[in-house]
Amino acid sequence: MSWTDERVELLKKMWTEGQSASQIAKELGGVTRNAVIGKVHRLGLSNRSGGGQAAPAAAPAATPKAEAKPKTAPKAAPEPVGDAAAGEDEPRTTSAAPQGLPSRKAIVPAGQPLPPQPSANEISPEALAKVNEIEKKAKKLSLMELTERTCKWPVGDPATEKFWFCGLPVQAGKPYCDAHVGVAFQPMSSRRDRRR
DNA sequence: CCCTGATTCGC
DNA sequence: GCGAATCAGG
Repeated sequence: MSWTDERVELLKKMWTEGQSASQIAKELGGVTRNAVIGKVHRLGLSNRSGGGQAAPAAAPAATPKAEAKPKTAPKAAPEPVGDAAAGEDEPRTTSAAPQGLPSRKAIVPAGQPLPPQPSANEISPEALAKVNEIEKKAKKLSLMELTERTCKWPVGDPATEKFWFCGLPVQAGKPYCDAHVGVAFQPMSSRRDRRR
């Protein structure tokens, strides 16, 4: 496969959207994530900042083959990164993107619907116990850390900082770990005593 | 271990 | 230009 205009365009689009190289590679097909990354660099859009200038790192006048350890790349651009991270006690003010830094897409659902928390009263006590059990061991992954093989069970209120995903290894195929599969997919059989 | 992007370098 | 191999990190 080669880099046709279309493919490059899709690459650009996805990269700008913040998709990972491997995801882009999957989408495109026929290329590896390395290929994607390589292309991204060649295209000069390694910096995902939308309106940013490409700060060309002035190459120091050094052409020798002096090997040694070129382990460190000088951080040329002093980025005014204003990450709001540390605070656990963020008010519920879901801040919209402040200044011109569109890089982060607010995917985090606002706090209204709060859907998948299954009401605990209709689940087999066993499964529940199991969940409470493993939820202590949960890896508490953030949204971005989820992969195809991490349990995507949400815990807590998305509007809060105390929100995470289980993150334990999933049961083959399923989107959840063993325990959460238990409460997510109840056999209809154990659904009986809903006298109504 | 899973993943990320970054770099290098033979092709 | 391309991308596998490798590196460096989370």
